[in-house]
Amino acid sequence: MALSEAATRGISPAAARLRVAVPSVADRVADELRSQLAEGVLLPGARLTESTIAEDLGVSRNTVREAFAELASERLVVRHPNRGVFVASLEAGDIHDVYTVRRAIEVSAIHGGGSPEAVAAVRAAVEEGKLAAAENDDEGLGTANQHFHKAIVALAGSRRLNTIMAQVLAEMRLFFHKATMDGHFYSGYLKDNEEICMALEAGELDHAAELLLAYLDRSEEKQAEVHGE
Amino acid sequence: MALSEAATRGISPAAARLRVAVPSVADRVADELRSQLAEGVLLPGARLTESTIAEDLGVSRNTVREAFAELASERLVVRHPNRGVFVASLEAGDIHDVYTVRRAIEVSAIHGGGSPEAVAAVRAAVEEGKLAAAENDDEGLGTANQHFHKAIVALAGSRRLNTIMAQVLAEMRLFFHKATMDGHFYSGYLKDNEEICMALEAGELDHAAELLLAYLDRSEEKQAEVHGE
DNA sequence: AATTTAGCGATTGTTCAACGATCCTTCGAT
DNA sequence: ATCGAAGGATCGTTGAACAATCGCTAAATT
Repeated sequence: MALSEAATRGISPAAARLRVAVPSVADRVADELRSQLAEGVLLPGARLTESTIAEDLGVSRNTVREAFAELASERLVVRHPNRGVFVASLEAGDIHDVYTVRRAIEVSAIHGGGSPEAVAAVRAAVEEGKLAAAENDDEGLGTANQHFHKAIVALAGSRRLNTIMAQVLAEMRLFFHKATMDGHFYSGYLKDNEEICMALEAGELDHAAELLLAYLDRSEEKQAEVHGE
Repeated sequence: MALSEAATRGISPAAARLRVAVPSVADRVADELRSQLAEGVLLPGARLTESTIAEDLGVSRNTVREAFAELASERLVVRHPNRGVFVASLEAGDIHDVYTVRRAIEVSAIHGGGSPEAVAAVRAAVEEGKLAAAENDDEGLGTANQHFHKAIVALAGSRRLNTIMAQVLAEMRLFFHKATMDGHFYSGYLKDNEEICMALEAGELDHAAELLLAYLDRSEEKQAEVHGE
């Protein structure tokens, strides 16, 4: 309907597609902040002052506020009423919490099997990881691992599960930034991913789920070791 | 620290506890809209004009905007850039999507077992449903059913899973408002809930998970029947 | 000297008014 | 009748303003 309207009005289909992609200023501010969070420029606990960011990015304070609301809904940032917003910092309990979510949605997704294309995406993430390992690219290893788990969830073909997973991964990226820098941290996961992927490709879903579950448990333990008390 | 300050200043501890609970104006606006959505005052597809709501609730347009952002992040409302926000309406595919999420987190949660108190909460929801049925309270039956599934997820003891479930339930409450009115719609679920609860109490987690999964599949089918094409 | 009080500065929460941009509709021209 | 151009309405964003609240520091009290 919308497309035909655009067509009859002389607006090219490309423009119509572009139209939906035009991000609002608030969205762009949120994106910028998200980037800075992912890159570790803004560390957990850091304070984000509205006026400062407004000036830095050349936007209104009100717009920054909207961006904050967006980030807060993603748990990347925490609002302390009348005190300001701070970069979120996970506590010991949160680690278990995050992994509980991951166990729920990743295991469920892998049980569903998924389309051949979705399985291929998992395979692609595995190969991406191997390549990064061959080049000693620690950063690349980390993102490849995230792509792997994102692809696992994508097996379910659920928009909602995908966005939930994206948020969880963003949270982890923020919090485990330090750990990501550790070279040997992800290297051990390569074999796990390969095994899980093979089981998945072979249609041995229960086995794949088992492996994945075991991986998640081990990963949680490892993270708790690094950050816990 | 804050408490001692408040105490020494003559502010009652109750007030101090109240302070942390003081919701911002934007939050109250969001709450009000959430209520209207749950009650069916605002039906799916309806348009929400910023200025109108601002006037009606006696707040600034900007504040309404913040409330919209909150509701949009919960998928209760959809933003069409430069056109306004509309009450969300689930399409055929969304029904399956929502149930995919529910299968993932509910089944996972029940597999974990949960603390005795959490199990007791599940039992309480079952009894609440029986009571509502005895009184022919359709509305009560619906909320009891939601309490039941909320309690199931709460077994996992995960804050994040709880909020995810709360959002999913809010979505369903919004969309299935019509269906809720159907008297016989939930009545059939009473026995299911009872069985699931008994299996859970007996520690037969796998069995409980099976029953729950079957229930969800049947429920999805039923909903698709009513709303689908 | 220690603790409470009071005051100060800074930042947030909220409102208001304004403007351009964009959409939908209606009207007019071809 | 179709197409394109004004009109009106609403959104997106800005800027400024003000009260409320917080953290801190200095003064006052015991």
